[in-house]
Amino acid sequence: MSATKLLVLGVVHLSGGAHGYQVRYELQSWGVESWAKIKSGSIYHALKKAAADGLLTEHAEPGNSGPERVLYRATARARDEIVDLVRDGLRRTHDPAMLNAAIAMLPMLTRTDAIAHVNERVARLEAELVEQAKWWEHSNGDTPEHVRDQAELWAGHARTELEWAKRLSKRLAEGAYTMADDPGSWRTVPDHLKMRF
Amino acid sequence: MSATKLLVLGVVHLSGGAHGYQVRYELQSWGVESWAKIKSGSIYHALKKAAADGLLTEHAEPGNSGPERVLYRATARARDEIVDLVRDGLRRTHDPAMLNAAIAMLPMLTRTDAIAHVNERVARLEAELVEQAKWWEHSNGDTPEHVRDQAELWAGHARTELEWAKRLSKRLAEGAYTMADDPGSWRTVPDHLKMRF
DNA sequence: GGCCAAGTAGCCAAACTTGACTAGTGCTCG
DNA sequence: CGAGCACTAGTCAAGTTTGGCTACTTGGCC
Repeated sequence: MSATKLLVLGVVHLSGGAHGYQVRYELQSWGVESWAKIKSGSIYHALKKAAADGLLTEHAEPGNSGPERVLYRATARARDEIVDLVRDGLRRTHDPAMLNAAIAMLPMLTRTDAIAHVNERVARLEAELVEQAKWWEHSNGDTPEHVRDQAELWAGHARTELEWAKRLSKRLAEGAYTMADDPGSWRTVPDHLKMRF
Repeated sequence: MSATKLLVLGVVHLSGGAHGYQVRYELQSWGVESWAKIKSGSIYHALKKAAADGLLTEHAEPGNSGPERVLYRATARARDEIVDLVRDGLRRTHDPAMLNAAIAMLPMLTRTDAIAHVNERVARLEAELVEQAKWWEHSNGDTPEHVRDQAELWAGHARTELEWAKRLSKRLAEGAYTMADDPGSWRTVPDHLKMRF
């Protein structure tokens, strides 16, 4: 699951340097558990992995009180990686965790880039619905009932997502969110991402 | 992911004995890749695990031509486990793969049992929607935009699922599907589950 | 008849996730 | 005051998943 990676990198980047517990705490405050299942162990793992891959740098912090901690900072490559992952998450249907993570990190993209990728998602969803409708029609009577039910459910989800994505695209076009190329963007960390440490 | 477990046990049970490749092939023919990501390695692992747990028995089959294979057969405990997993999958919201697997194995339950559990799902979804609406209302203006968007999407999904579950419940009540307590149930394997080996 | 492609069957090391565990700090309440 | 509880910070072994790999058979085609 690269949603973990995206979220971890994102938090470190947005907070301008963080240690494991901080990432964990921040993600918790975003209510991540409700749409992705990321346990603390995975966060520490993801941090070490990202550091080994050169996306983060490790800085030992002698514990002024308590055990020593490791502070992670995002490198320039991390930024690129995050942007790639967000684009990927927007594009990919069939992966809610990744989509949610991408939404959380949406302001890492420029406005036009974001709109383009959301629109690509819209196009994909529409194509998939057409595909499925075709299958539905030609599907002969011997398709097992449960398969038809699953298809129905899936189509329903696809339709709600489609509408939602369209709305998101429109809102972006109307100037919602503060994107990477907007004045007062991520470089000045928004309030709700300010760390309380 | 216990969806893997359910699917593997289910195929072995329904087919009345199968080896790894057979399970893999059958799942593929159900179009499982589209709603769950189960790679072949996981199937072999799940089979071995289930055998070690006493849910399946292993029977070495000397390869009459080709390498020897291991035939797995479901024990009585497997049947109970499957029923439990299906119930669980119906109950649990927030786990599409598990729900889909449960739908695929729905006829393992008796009709009343199935209806009861689908109805429980309905109740849970309704409760979650109420919960969320409450949060939505009281959510002060400083909630980050992306969180509101995510919530909107989530609510949309919950609503389609709710309607779908209600329809499923009604259909079950009207006699759809051939359930475990119906004449001509799983003991006589339905055509679409017949193995072609 | 020789060779290549596709299908059959499964293994395994590496990567990742999980959840339980350690260990220190600090508050609070009888 | 000190027992107990919650919080901070992280490690680790065990479990699971991944996806690439082996190896054998079959069938077709030149």
